[in-house]
Amino acid sequence: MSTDAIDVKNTGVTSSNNKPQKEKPARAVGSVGQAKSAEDATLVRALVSAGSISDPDGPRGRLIGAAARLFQDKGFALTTVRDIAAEVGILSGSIFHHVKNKEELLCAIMLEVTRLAKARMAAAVERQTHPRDRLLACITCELEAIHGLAVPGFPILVTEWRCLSPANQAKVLAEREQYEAIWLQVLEQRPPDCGIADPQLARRLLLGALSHTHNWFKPRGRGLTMKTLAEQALLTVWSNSHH
Amino acid sequence: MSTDAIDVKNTGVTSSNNKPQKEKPARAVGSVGQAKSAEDATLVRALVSAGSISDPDGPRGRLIGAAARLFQDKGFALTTVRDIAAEVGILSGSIFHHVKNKEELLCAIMLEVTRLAKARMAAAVERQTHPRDRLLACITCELEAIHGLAVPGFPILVTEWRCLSPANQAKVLAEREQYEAIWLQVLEQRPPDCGIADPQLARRLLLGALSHTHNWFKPRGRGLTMKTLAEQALLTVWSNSHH
DNA sequence: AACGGTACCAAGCAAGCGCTTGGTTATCAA
DNA sequence: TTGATAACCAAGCGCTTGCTTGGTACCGTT
Repeated sequence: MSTDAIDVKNTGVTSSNNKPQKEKPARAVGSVGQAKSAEDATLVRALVSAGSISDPDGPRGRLIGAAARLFQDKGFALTTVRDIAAEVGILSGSIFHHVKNKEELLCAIMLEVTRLAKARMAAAVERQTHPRDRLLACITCELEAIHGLAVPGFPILVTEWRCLSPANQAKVLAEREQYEAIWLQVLEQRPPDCGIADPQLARRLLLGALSHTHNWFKPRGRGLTMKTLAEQALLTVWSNSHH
Repeated sequence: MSTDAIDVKNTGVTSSNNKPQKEKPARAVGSVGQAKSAEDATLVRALVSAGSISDPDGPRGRLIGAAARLFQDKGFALTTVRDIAAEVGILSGSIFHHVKNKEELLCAIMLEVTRLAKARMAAAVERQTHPRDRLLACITCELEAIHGLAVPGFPILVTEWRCLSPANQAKVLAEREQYEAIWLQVLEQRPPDCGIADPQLARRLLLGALSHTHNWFKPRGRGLTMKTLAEQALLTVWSNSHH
């Protein structure tokens, strides 16, 4: 064991105090349903009272939110239940008062994240009327989710997928299918001869390109903006020959 | 503790004998430089004698190949050194005769995988003369690597990236940059007005779309072939208005 | 005042983890 | 024949992990 200050495992968290010590809780804020705009806030409230996601201010909501943040930063396997407990401000054993085990916690996060993302995208689509604007809205919606502007924990759906047992994968998949149905419906309304014809294939290639932006696009940077990124991504499945 | 036969952690490996037992080696075959065609075989041989990758039939090459397979299937964190040792056919402690620690093993895999992929793509590009054929060759090359037809362990580069320490990330990145330079060079030779103008942005979106195919495309399926998938992916950054 | 439920603490167990140590065997050049 | 080196075994150490157990404080109802 080295006593270096650098973080050997690249968790992004360099402890300033790693001497042996008892568990100590910290403070905690935020959750999956942490809204950035007024519209999102009302959307979250509706989902909470519908029972689709847990209250961000309740104990379970805080737990899920903290775990989501850590899973996104360090990954499921490299995040310990003690890490999560410290982020919430409780002791590690208390976690299992709210969830059966660590994997069920991941499953709960994925379910709630999917539900919120789905509701947000449905709302964004209905705000537009023209097919092209609808597709652009979907892309923007997805980019906002990926880059933490609206749906905290969204990238977990891709990166930590295989950490779920097949049974839990099936549960999340059932929820996810409705999400992708929205995409498909929007892509089907493209005019003919605008690149990739098959809507299903177009959806898969486009979603792949978008989710990969998580690895390189910095929304804070002043070079490429999210708006122009969305427009360029649109060109991928909608050639510009038609207006 | 459950005694079920199902694999709770979804490792894909359900042991038929999980009673407490001493470590027992198994048999082992293959490595990173496991070629599928005659051309690939000579390419691997050249890289081996150049010292760029280790001999697939040597002890170190077998270790790297076995670890690459397991890291790809179960992920770095969920693969134990005992798993790797069993796959090679040695005991767990013997691993550290060849590498300093587990992370250095991952780093070695990524370096060798990158070098092989780079050499393969450079060869594929030089086999073509027209810009469009060159880009299609790159796409095909990437797809073959992703789906295990040419460069075993290739998807690890994406999925296990953050398991590396910053120092090791820098090492792999240095090798990776030459790989992406090939892409950029090919994309710069596109005619104007064929969709996304910026070659760098086109490369990022295209590579994202391709790497995501790992999650859904089944090259064995008799629906979509890899050839038509490559052609459709090409449309993403090369609109069909020009021949 | 008694009660039941929620939310949590305090302590620790059993198992599994990466890795070390000291020794054994096979190979091959001098 | 000797000796250096590579490849591996056998055993286990020290630590971390997910999770359990038994108990306590607080809350709103009745």
